[in-house]
Amino acid sequence: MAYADQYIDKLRKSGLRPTKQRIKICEVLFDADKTFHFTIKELVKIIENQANIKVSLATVYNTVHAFMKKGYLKEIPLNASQSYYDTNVSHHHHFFDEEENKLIDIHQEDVDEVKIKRTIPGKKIRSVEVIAKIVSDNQSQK
Amino acid sequence: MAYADQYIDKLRKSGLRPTKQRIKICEVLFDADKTFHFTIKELVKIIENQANIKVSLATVYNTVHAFMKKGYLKEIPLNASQSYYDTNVSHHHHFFDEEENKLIDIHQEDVDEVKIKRTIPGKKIRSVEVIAKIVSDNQSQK
DNA sequence: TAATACATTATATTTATTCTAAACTGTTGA
DNA sequence: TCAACAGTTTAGAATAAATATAATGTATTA
Ligand SMILES: [Mn+2]
Ligand SMILES: [Mn+2]
Ligand SMILES: [Zn+2]
Ligand SMILES: [Zn+2]
Repeated sequence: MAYADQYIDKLRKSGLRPTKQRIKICEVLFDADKTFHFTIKELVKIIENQANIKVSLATVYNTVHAFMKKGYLKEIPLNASQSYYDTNVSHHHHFFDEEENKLIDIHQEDVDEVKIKRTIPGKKIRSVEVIAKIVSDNQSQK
Repeated sequence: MAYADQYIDKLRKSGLRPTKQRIKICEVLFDADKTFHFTIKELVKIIENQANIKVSLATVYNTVHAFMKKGYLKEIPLNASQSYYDTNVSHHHHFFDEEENKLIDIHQEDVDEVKIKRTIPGKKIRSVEVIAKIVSDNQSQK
């Protein structure tokens, strides 16, 4: 299946018609060699740089939300004033570099399974995420 | 040391003068039998209900931030449009009930130490937090 | 008590996000 | 062929959390 067809497929499955703007969003999100993390503002900037298409904020938000609902994108819980999204939808964890404000993936196999001994009656666990905040290691201070 | 003195102590150590408003904030935050989680809006509501003191939003934000800086409060990373704070500043983890939008503590001893095998050169880990999202367990669906 | 530094407050500002409503587009079927 | 319709895009407005401002009030200390 060609890339464009994959995008059209993802869009259709998300309940969206494949329009010029939405396919451009797909190209940026799903054509990358690697998965990546982004904020909406960053995504808009990438689109503006890569294409001569103008895409409105509203369309970007709507499309990102539709993809999230379908599981093609994940939102990363971070204490920030803006949302971070992830094109890596596999189960994994994160470092958050507090100085660079950057997320770094930690593959699932690099963390022993998180075993929680406590349960809440009537509730089940839907996901477990680890966030390790990192800062510069100034070895000077021993 | 009497409660009020403890509050005055906390305030002074946070670089704040002990004023009527700030002592009231302390009463709500640190006089509870148990630690708890709150949003700024909730905190303001509690103060309004418990006291006939009016405290402005600005004062609440400033005081909460000063306490955070000093380590008397923690901010919980949650994917939400508003910040959640925690009066439990010990190292622990959380359930987040996605239906009730409520945080529940998981004591450190209820989670095996999270061992991360990957390291980032020049960086050191400052904190590791686990967030387990929970939802109703409709046992009907096997 | 007076001078000073700090605090409180109402209000304005900022910023991410969501909403709205008007213009536009692609599809369908008479 | 083209009118009707459903869905789309967009600029701009609305919302809401958080922060900044600046005038007024209060605690501190000499
Ligand atoms: Mn969202
Ligand atoms: Mn903050
Ligand atoms: Zn990731
Ligand atoms: Zn907690």
